[in-house]
Amino acid sequence: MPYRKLTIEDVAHKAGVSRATASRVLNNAPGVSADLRTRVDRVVADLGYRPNAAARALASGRRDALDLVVIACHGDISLFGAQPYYSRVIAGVLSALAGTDTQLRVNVAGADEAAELVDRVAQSVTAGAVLVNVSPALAARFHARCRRVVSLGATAPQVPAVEPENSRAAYEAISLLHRIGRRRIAAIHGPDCNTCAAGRRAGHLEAIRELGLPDIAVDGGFRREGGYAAATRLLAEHPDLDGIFAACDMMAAGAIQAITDAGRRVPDDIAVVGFDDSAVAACVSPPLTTMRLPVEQMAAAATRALLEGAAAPHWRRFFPVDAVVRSSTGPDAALGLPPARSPHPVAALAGRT
Amino acid sequence: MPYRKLTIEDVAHKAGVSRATASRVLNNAPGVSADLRTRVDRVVADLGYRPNAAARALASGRRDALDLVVIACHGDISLFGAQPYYSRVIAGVLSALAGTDTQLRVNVAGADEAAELVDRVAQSVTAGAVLVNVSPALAARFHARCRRVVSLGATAPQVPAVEPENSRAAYEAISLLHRIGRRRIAAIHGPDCNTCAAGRRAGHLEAIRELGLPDIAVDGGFRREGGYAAATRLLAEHPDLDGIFAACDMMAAGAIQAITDAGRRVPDDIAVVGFDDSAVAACVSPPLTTMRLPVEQMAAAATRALLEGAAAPHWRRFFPVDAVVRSSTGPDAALGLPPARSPHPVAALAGRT
DNA sequence: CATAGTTTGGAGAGCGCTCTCAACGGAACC
DNA sequence: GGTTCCGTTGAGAGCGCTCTCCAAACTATG
Repeated sequence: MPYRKLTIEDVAHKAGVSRATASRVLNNAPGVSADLRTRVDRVVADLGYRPNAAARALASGRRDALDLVVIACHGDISLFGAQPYYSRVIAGVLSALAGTDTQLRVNVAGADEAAELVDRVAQSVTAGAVLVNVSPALAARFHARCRRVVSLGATAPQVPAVEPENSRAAYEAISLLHRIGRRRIAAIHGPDCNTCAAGRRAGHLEAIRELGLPDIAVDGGFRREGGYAAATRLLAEHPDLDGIFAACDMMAAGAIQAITDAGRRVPDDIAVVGFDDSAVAACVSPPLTTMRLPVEQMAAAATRALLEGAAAPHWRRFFPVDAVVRSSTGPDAALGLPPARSPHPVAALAGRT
Repeated sequence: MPYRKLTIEDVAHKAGVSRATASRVLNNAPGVSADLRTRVDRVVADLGYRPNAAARALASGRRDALDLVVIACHGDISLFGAQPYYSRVIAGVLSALAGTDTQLRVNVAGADEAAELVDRVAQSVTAGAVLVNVSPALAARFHARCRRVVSLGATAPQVPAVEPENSRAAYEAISLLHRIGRRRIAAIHGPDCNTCAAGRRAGHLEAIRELGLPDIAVDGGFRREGGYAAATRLLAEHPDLDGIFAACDMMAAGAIQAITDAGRRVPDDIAVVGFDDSAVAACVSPPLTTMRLPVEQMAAAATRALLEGAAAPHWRRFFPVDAVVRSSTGPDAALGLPPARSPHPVAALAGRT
C-alpha cells in the first residue's frame, strides 16, 4: 500500500504551525489569522488529509454519525427488503444529511435484541438516532439513555417525534370509500407491534363507528402475501364486501390480486384504498388510490431536528397524509376531497437537490 | 441524565483486576484464568457496561462498522427511494451482519462527490466496504486506498466482486421473447453510468446479433416514468413492436402502463420481460415475467467475504440470474427454459433466520 | 513609556481503549 | 536448591485528535 497514514501532525508540520492551530482550522474555530488559515487549508488539500473519525469522536465526544434504528416486527429483517417504506426513510435521512459530513448508520434488530441495541446506540451516538417502529416503552428507554432521539411515528409522549396523521388518514380513506357508496368495507391492517399500524387501525375504528359500518378487519402483516391471504379470507367470509382499506400499498396490491383471482373486479365490485403512495401504487392494475405518506420529508425533518438539536422532550411535528386518487376507487372518488396539502414526495425530494 | 458514563476502568476496579485484564476479557483474548474471566463478565453484566466504540477503534485500528458505498447516477439520491434494488442490498448486507456486532454505514454520493468519499472511507474503514454501482475507475481507487472492498457488480478486474450474470440473463430474456415468436423486440436499458445496465445491454446486443434481430433500444433511467416514456416513444416509432425487454422491473412496469394506455395488450400484442424480480414484478398486471436477480444473496455474499477477509484481488463470485415466468410473456414462455438454479430471494433470506 | 486589554499561537493534558513488555509465581527440570 | 519455562497479570505507552490553559505579540489607553 503506497498510501501512508496522515495525521494532523503531518499537516501542522508541513504548514509550519502547531497541532492546535491545524486543529482550529480544521474545525473552523475562531482565533486563527486568515494567513495561517489559508496556509493550513492548502496543505490539507495538497496532502488529501482527512481527520481520523475515531480519534476525533474520542477526543471531542462528538460523533460524525447518525443512527437509524429500525425495530423489525418479530425480528423479521426481510421485511426491510420487501417494504419500500424503509428505503424511502433512508432516502429521506440521506437527503437531510447531504453536505453535513455526517454518516448514516443503519441498525436493524428484532424486539428481543432491542435491549442490547439501546446500550450500543447509547454508548456511541451523539448526532442522534432516528427511531423507526420503536415501541413506546423502548423509545422511552432510548430517550432516557441516548442524548438525542427522534421517533418516526407516534410513541411515548416525552420522546420527540415526527408523526404522520395516520389516524385521520385512515379515517379519510374509509370516508372516501363510504362517499362512493361502499357500505361493506373491510380493513386489512398491519402488525400490532407497529405504532403506525395502530394509528391507522384507530382511524378505521373511529370512521366505522361514526359511519355506522361493521368492523371487518384482519391482519396482513404489511406484506403482499399477507394482503393476498387476508383479502381471500375476507372475500370468503363476507361475499357482499364492496370496499377494502389496506394499511399499506403492498397489502393493497396483494388484495387486488386476490380479488381478481376470485373473479371479481376492482373497482366495480370492490373498491380498494391503499396507504403510503409507495412506488407500487402506480404500478398495480388498476392504479391504486392511496393515502400519500410523506415518508421522505418526515425522515428528513426528523434528521434535521436531530442535527439542529431542536428536538426537546415532547417535541412534535405532524405531517398531513393526503389522498391520491387513482382508479382503484372508480371515477367518483375524487369528488368532495379536501385539497392535498403536501407536495409529492419524489418531486419535493428532487427539488431539494 | 441519570446515566453515568462507564469506562473500562470502572469495570476493572470493581472486578479487582487491571485495565489490561478487563480488556482481555472483553476481547476474548487468551491468557486469562477462568476465574477472573467470569468475575469480569459478571461485573460487565451488572454495570451494563459497553466499550466506547470510538476509543476502541482508535486504539486498535479496527472498526466496528462496514461501509456500503452507493454511487448515485447523476447524483440523484432519490433513485435510492424509488428503486427496490437498494433496500434489497441493505437487507442482504444486514442479514450477513446479524450477530456479528458490526454496524452498517450507508454512504450515498454522486459521481462528483466520489473523490471525497474515497478519502472518507479510506480513512475510517476496516471491516470493509461494499461498493454498489461504482465505476471501474473509481472502484480501482477505492481498492487502492481502502483495505477491503468488494464490488456488487462488474467493475475493474483487480477489484474483488460479486457479479450477477447480467449479460447472460439479458441474452436469455431476449431468447425467451424470440422463442415465443416475437421478432420485433425492443430493449429499454438503464443509464450508461451503471455497470449492471452495461452488462445487460451487452447481453441484449449479443442476442440480437445471434438471432438476427434489429437493434431497437432506448434508455429508461431505471425509473418507472423513464420506462413509460421509453415505451411510449418505442410504440410510436415502431408500431409493429411485439416484445419489450426492460433492464429493470420498475421500467417494465412503466412500459406495461404505456402499452395499456396506448390501447395495446400485454402479452397478446406485446410481451414484456423485466429484470430483478423485485417486489413490483408480481404486483403489476399482468404479472411480470422477469429475470430473478438474487440481490440479497449477492449482498450477503459480498459482506461475508469482507468479514472473513476472503476477498483477495481479482476474487470473483458469480450469481446466476434465472427467468421467473409469469403472465407478461403469455402461456408458452415457460417452455424450453433451463431449470432455475437459485432459490427465491425472500425464501432464502427467511430460511437464514 | 508603562499598563491593561486583545488577539494569536503553542504546550500539554487527556478522551477510553488496546497491546506490548516486563514481572511474578509456580511447576518442571537438572 | 537453583534454574528454566510457562501461564497469568499489571504497568504504561501510545492511537490521533480536541481543547484548555498560558505565553507571546500587538494594540489601545493613561
